[in-house]
Amino acid sequence: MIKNVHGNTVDHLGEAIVAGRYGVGASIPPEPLLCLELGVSRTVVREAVKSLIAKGLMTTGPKVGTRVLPPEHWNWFDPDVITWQSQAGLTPEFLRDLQDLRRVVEPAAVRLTAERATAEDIAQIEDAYAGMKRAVNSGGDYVTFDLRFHQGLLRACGNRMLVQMSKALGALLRTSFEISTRRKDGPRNSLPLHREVLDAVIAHDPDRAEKAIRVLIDGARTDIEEVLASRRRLPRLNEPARMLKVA
Amino acid sequence: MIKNVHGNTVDHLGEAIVAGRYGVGASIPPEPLLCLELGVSRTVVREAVKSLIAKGLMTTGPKVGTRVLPPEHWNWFDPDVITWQSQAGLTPEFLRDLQDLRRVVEPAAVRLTAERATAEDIAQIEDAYAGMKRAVNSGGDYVTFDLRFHQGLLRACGNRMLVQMSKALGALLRTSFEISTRRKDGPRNSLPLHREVLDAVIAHDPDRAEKAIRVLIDGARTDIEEVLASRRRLPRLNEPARMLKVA
DNA sequence: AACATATTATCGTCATACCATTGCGCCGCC
DNA sequence: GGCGGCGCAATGGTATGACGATAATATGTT
Repeated sequence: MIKNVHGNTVDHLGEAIVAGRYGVGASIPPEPLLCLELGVSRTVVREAVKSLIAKGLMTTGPKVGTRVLPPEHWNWFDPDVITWQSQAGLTPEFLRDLQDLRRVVEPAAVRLTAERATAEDIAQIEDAYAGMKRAVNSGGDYVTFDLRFHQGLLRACGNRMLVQMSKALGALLRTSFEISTRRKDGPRNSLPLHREVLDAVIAHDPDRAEKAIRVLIDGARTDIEEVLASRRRLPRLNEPARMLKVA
Repeated sequence: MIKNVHGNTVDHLGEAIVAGRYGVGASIPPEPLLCLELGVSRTVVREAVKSLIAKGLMTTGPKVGTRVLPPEHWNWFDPDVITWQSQAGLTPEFLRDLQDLRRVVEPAAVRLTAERATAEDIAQIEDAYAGMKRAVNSGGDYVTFDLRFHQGLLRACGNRMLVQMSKALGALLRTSFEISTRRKDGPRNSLPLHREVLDAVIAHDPDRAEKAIRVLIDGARTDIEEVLASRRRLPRLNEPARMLKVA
């Protein structure tokens, strides 16, 4: 569980900030206080703060203290930031932002993948697909392979920026996958849709691939909207229910 | 020029890494050596390294040293990383990645903007447009206002993720704008194209806005490809010509 | 009341010491 | 002679204390 003092401190502070526990623009306690609260040395606190500054979460200055920056300054594509936000609670805005992003990025990326995918790329996606199929038939972790399928799809587009996004989208994908998996026969129904995407990529047919992935995305969007509308809790364990207030 | 020891150290190391001066996967000198080379204390070196780790550039471990991670792990949307890459040299791959990204993101974002833009958003973009017009007629910094126009367009889409990308795209936009500005009457010709985009946003017509922005993007793509193909230097001052080798 | 100055809280930097981890090589055993 | 366990040492990780630099705040003077 414990990794190291630095990592834990960064995670602790990062999640607290992203969860808004200090308020935007507010100062966090001075270094000596944090040392006492967290039970670590000043060295650790300072290096943790430097890491958070690097992620755009805060600024510091003599006498002004260490202040939380407003969310528009945060590096939203940083995997840690995404993770902290996921743990702090999947707010409706966050889910909406991620969905917009997915609808924008994934179809376009899949087009590129259909044009450029190499044999190895396709083999990896086939592998993930096989895992999904196996999970449906003989039981297993469907979500993991689903995630691997989509991330393989994005990674194969050969663009470092889009690949980076696949990591950020991981949080959203996992959430929506978990939701749709809870539906009766969800996996069984979505399996052929995935097959269609993969076949289109193999055939190097961008139009067909884009069309197929849109079907998948629309399905996920429906699932998530349903959950938001009904104010139900998402199937995450460590998330306060209050975050799911709908606008 | 000098800001502070920490910032300078981070920039120094960051640019060196992004420029590939250490090689991927290679270890950088141990902390004591770096202290001597850079003339700073171990504290500064360590905090700088922590910042770079936070940006996905490196990993550390006792005995294994501090190693440079392969580029696919870097946080490519981090403004600093983008800046360092721009300073290190706009490689063809980097420009291609940015262009892909722009073609993917900007049309979609403009669609959202056309749907959601508020009066204030539009006022800001109008302001940037006025600056461009003024620059064409009576001289002035066209590029700056062009950049402000496009970033205003992205910021108005109301999606934190896409807004984040507008910052990352800044490097590409500035480059392509500088190139197209060098063309005879480039600004004068592109001005009405910008007007069309803005009008479509004001009319809340996503289809029209997307179509208009595609015209702009295709123009920029042509410009950049021309430059790459002719192996000319880009109009950046601090960039080694050798980086512009075409694949 | 307005401005210049002194104060002081807080981060920034440096130096030193010791702890923790892990890769590597040594040594012994099979 | 090969192989596995064991210890050494290199390197980052953490702790502590001291002093410098900066800027918000208070103070005093005109």
